[in-house]
Amino acid sequence: MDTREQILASAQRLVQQRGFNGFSYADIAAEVGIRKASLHHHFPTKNDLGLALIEVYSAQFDSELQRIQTMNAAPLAKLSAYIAAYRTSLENDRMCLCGMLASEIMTLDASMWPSLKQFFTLNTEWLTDLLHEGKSQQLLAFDGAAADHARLMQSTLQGASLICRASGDLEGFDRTAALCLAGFLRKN
Amino acid sequence: MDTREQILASAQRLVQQRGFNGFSYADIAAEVGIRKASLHHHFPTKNDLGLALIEVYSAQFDSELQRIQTMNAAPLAKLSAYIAAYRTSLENDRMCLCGMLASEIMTLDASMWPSLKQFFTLNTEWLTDLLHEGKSQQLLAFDGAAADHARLMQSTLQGASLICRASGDLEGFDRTAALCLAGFLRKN
DNA sequence: GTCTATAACGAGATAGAC
DNA sequence: GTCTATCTCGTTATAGAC
Repeated sequence: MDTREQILASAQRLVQQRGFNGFSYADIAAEVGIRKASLHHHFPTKNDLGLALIEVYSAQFDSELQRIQTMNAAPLAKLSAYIAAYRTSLENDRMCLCGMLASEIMTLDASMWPSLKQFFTLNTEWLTDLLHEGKSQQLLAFDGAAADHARLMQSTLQGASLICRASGDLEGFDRTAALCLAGFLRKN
Repeated sequence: MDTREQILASAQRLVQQRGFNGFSYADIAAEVGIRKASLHHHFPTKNDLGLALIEVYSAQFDSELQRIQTMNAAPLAKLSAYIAAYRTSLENDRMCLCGMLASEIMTLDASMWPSLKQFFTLNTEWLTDLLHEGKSQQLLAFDGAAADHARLMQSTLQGASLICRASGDLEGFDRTAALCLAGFLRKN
């Protein structure tokens, strides 16, 4: 892992744990083992770093969505895998990088807004496709538009992450996610 | 409104819009019309201010919950009123103060943690009681524990707020909230 | 690409006059 | 309770040597 990647990995963790306004170049420098000034060679301004973080994180997320999409599994299992991605972050005291940035959006440079918005759009679209597929196969059941349920799922996971951080109740997250999933089971 | 209340009102807005790490005493001083140093007479440290903000906000929220609870309305209408409280914040480019602080929790002094956690506990309990009441009157329908549905509702609203900020899509919030509400209607 | 050194600014906080 | 003045520290960022 070269220096640039080390910087990005360190900064990503810091944003996910503390927020964009909750860390400084000094934190990254200490962790990576170089001087503050050297960071500016890779990312001239903190805003440049922020833009790169969104890009990298979105790519990681896309890759994970791709992996889940191509799993040989039922739609419900794919939804579980999607939920697991959020849970893994929480286990490491992190939350979704874009969820964190969304809370701080009014302090961020406008140049970050489009890619941030795009992250949520892509997530919703991926979920929408999955739900649509599950419904057409009669393996998932829901009333109304798939896109609305996709947004509901995403909102629930982001909010449950937020509340898990404050309450320290990871089991509460699990119960919320499970109930959200259960809504897609056919009632007999 | 005396000076202390003006300071609290200004700081509350700043936290709801920008986060605890996204504003400074200088911002409040400019808005209230006094000097930075004078703020320290009312709140010696920023942490003291943070503690007071959680207390005040929780009291405001409790008062709103009380108001809704004593409304002459069906449980579903009370849930709508609960949702409306979140929506009103969003209309003013704010999100729940405690939701915002929850995202920043790893940067906050531990003295803030208990009252922050308490806010979410109280919300969940209030919702749990309402759902339980609605179910016993057969005006709300759901499977499983009321407490789990209460947490789901709260998570959804917090997360939908987060996503609304990033996407700028208030209608998306409405659709998500409406779908969440619809889950409590009896299927025939 | 990394370093030392430093600039330029803003943060939270304190002392003491009024 | 509010002010001026100041402190100390941390922040992002730059200049220029190696």
